[in-house]
Amino acid sequence: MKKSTKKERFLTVVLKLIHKKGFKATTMRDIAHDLNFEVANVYNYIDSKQSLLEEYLFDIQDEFHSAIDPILDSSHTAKEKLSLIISSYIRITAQRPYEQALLVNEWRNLKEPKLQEFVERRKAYENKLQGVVTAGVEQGEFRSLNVEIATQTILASLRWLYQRYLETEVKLNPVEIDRQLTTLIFEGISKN
Amino acid sequence: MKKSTKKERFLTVVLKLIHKKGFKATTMRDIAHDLNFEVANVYNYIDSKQSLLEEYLFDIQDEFHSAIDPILDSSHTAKEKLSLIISSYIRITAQRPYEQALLVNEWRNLKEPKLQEFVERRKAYENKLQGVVTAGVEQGEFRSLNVEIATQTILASLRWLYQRYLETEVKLNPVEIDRQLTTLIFEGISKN
DNA sequence: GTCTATAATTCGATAGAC
DNA sequence: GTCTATCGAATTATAGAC
Repeated sequence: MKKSTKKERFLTVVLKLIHKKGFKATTMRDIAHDLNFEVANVYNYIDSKQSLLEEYLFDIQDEFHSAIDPILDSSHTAKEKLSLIISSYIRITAQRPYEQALLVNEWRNLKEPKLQEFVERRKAYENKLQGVVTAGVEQGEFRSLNVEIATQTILASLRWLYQRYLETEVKLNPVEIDRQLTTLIFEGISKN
Repeated sequence: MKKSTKKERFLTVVLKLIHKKGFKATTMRDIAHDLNFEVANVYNYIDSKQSLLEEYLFDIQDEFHSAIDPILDSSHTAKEKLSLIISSYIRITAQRPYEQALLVNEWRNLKEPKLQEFVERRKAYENKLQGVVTAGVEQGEFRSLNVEIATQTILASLRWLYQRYLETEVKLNPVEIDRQLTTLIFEGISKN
């Protein structure tokens, strides 16, 4: 059953606009136009343009943290943990691709002190992932590599995926996407 | 010998500002302030804010095309070609990290018809890379994978690298970065 | 919730003197 | 090339009636 409250419709329109034009280039007039009413009405839904960005940016960021924390606390091996993190990342991206686009592309538009808060929380997430990579190297599950570069590369391999949901018509099986990305990250492109 | 013409100094300041705040959020007044002169003087260097973006965006894009074309025309195996493409990408990124940041982050601010032109040229580059991946799969050098996902993942693994040059103090040996990323893309993170 | 009207500010760009 | 001065447009946000 598809529920679509006014608030949800508002959010959908706004996130689509921001994804297409960017946060700064998306004006209140653009939003009002796509919702077929006047500019003043936009303020029935939000307090300000800035608060809109802050609200949804930190909300989706929280979801990523909520997903990785129980994995870190588990008793799995590093390899198993990394696999679970990848799967959780893909699951969130598939469920909320527009918010993921916001997270990846628009965080620079935050203002202090929210900007610093965001950067610190993102760094914290990266450090959590890097801890798993480091553990895997130390325990001989992963090859002896530069853990910072490896961590950033893993993240980069996941951060582009939202585009697949927003900019292409082709909807691959989520299980298949998971398998492909997991294989690429763990085993690379080479056959042997 | 470090040459620094006025035009070069201008470009450095502008690209730093855009990287920090984003193109839209960087005003002519910001640029003038950081160059220690008045707003009107900015127009001694450029015709408009938009033309500035167009000029440097297409310039760096051209460099990537100029680097990949001779590799495609060569008689190397797909695996060798991919390796050369990765190295060329890293070399350009190391030489022009600010322009690479512009390429990755600010293309959405182009206006039609330049926007469409940019997207088509970027797609052309991606198709060139995808052709190499496809050839490698067909010839059994690469595992049997989804070539579109693989291509996007390879690109994503390279597109984050400019951050390493702009946002961290640590300067890794370029040869070492090349070796790390090449290994990750070809062999992945797993030991076996 | 929706509208009209408008305040207050900021922005890109130009004119014209030196 | 550099300045002062300013224009015209666009933007976020608010006031107040319905």
